[in-house]
Amino acid sequence: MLDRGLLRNEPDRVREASLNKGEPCPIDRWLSLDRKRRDLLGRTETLRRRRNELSLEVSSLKKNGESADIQIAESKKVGDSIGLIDKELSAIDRTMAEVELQFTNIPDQDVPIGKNESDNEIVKAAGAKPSFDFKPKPHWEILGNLFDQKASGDIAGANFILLRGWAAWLQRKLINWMMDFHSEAGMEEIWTPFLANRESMTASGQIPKLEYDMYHIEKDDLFLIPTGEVPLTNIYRNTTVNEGVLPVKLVGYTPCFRREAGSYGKDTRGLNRVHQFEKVEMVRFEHPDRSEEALEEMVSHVEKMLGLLELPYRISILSTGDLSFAAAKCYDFEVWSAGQEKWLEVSSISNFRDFQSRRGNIRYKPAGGGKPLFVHTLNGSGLALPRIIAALIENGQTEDGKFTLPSVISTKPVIYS
RNA sequence: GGAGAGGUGGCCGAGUAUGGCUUAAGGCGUACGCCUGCUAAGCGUAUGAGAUUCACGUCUCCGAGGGUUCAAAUCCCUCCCUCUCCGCCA
Repeated sequence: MLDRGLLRNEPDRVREASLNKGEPCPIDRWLSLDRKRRDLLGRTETLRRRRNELSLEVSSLKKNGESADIQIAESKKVGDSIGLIDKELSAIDRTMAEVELQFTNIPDQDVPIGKNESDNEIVKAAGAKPSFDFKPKPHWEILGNLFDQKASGDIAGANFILLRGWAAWLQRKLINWMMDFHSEAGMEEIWTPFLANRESMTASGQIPKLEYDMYHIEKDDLFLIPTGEVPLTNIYRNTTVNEGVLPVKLVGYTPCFRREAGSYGKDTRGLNRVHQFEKVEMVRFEHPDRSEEALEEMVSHVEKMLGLLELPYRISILSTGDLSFAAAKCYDFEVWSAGQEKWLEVSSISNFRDFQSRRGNIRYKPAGGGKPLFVHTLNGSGLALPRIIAALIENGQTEDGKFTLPSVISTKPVIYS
């Protein structure tokens, strides 16, 4: 959600941002609703004031045993007028709230302007791609029966994961290692619900735009979370914290559920794109002055992880056309996957500034006193599991049917055939 | 799922029977000042949020939404959440 002052005073900035992000921009509609609303508000408030005055008069007249019929009659008339205006006003309020949810966040100044992901800019690459004197296999060949698609298909359907044996172990091991890594860096470990209600989804920005891509439980109007960002961010929904507690740094493991409707076809082989994947997610609530450096901090934190996992990676800054609805700036991390010979996205780290905190009403009380202000929210994956597993086993394979894992995970070579 | 008790400002907590000087008491916390050799304590002052207005100000908000009334934190209806007990169940 954007600041009403911004919508009112700088509509051109809002138009430009929407254009660059390729999102609709109902600013003209909003401006006319806003004018109408303020006009009605002025009228109803004058009437309410009058009614309050009359109410006091009635009260004191009655106490003295005098007649208040004249005041009561006027008050009734005033009340009727208020009722009429309020009806119109509440219709406008509802419409405005709906319209306001449609404005995309404004990209930061240093975000490259572009149409889509081909305009993203690579800002860093690190680690050498492994070389092989044989043709490295993709992970689904290496995993063989341990990646049991027959079973997962029977249980749930296409594009669900069922891992067996050491493949299942590896996933559990990685989750633990990641959680420990973040905890040791000072984040609070959180275990959350994996379902969330409509309000939560709206606050973190999944609704209305991505509603169709989520699994929805109609009976209870609950959604399966598409990312741990949802529950972690909503911990502080409708909350005002003291400035002193900032930054709040949280980390949690959750499964992520995505319908991926319409994305069948390319890149869906193996662990690349599935309906349920495991992810460790970091969420951070920051003072507005410090969110930019916090974003860079989170980036270098994730770089450390990938270094320890010995995975070659590159970082790109997303162009406006690829930037998500709620984000102001975002870095993507990709790791090299030797068997598939391509880069796989494993982390996305974003600064949302006050976009989510406005929707979720997440504020802080300034230390020096004064009105509560909106915090800035940031989040990032640390990391998404299936693709990390794919890259680890593809990059570490040897011709004789073994492979090695990075030493932080295991020092024993794994035999896979 | 059944029965009961609750939801009031950042937090705690009066007020609801009998609707009207509640324009929400009081406390904690916080900020500033005074005092004390330091600290603690004490004293004083200030301190909820949102909307709107150039401003003074005005209006709204007592879990959410409706309703009754000249007037609702207070009465009525629906829903949500928390707690206790029972039922069911990992």
